[in-house]
Amino acid sequence: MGRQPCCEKNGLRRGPWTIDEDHKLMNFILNNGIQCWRVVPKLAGLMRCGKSCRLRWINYLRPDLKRGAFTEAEEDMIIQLHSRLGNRWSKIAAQFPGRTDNEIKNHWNTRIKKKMKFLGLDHRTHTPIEQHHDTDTTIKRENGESTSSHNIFSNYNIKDKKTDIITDKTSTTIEDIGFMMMSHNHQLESLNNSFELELPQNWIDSPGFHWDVFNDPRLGFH
DNA sequence: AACATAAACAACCGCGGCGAG
DNA sequence: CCTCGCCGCGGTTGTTTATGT
Repeated sequence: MGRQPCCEKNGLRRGPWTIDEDHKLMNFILNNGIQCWRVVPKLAGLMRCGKSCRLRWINYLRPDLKRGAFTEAEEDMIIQLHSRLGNRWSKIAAQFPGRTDNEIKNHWNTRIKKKMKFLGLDHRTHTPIEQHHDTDTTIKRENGESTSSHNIFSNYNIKDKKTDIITDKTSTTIEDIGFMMMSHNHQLESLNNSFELELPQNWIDSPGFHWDVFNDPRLGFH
């Protein structure tokens, strides 16, 4: 005999919540608080299981939720926390008042993972996907122009369809984007001389790096 | 304009932790 | 100590919206 289901499935609604259901749940919780999720739907007059009510409240109805896009500072912090905590989304979310674990998890899966891949970083280990020891990862930029024989992305896995945009020689070049990422904000002057980079992680850690370089439409992110 | 595909977001499912009996 | 059942978490799937062809 297996374990009994957490709730009676027969007759319960599933799928997207209606406005009426949201109102019922929100009114009930605001008036009565949360004691036991199992009884919430019954007392609130909802044909949902307690689990579904809890999720709806936590991820959508809570009045203290902070809606809207993640800032670059938040993304940066998510990455740092993830490198220490792994996929413990609830722990990570605890550091972001008004954000939910589901929201952070979704953002990680849909956006940050791609950015890390783009940078050649393994999203699980936060380390470069491949180690390289040749000199191609060293960039020397002199007189404000990049050298034409190699580019900074040549050693990383750029197979995503979106990168077709940046490899199109008629538009933005990979070198342009690499330079753009590096030079964002206050770095232009120093780059006019020469610099060296070994790994993409260095870009993230560098003080001049900002995630909003990805907002540039030429990168294909949006 | 219509269709296909990708991206973003919302919700569900199953499992493990943990407290109560 | 064992069993039961609720809660919370993380993985996954489903749905909607945006974008490309």
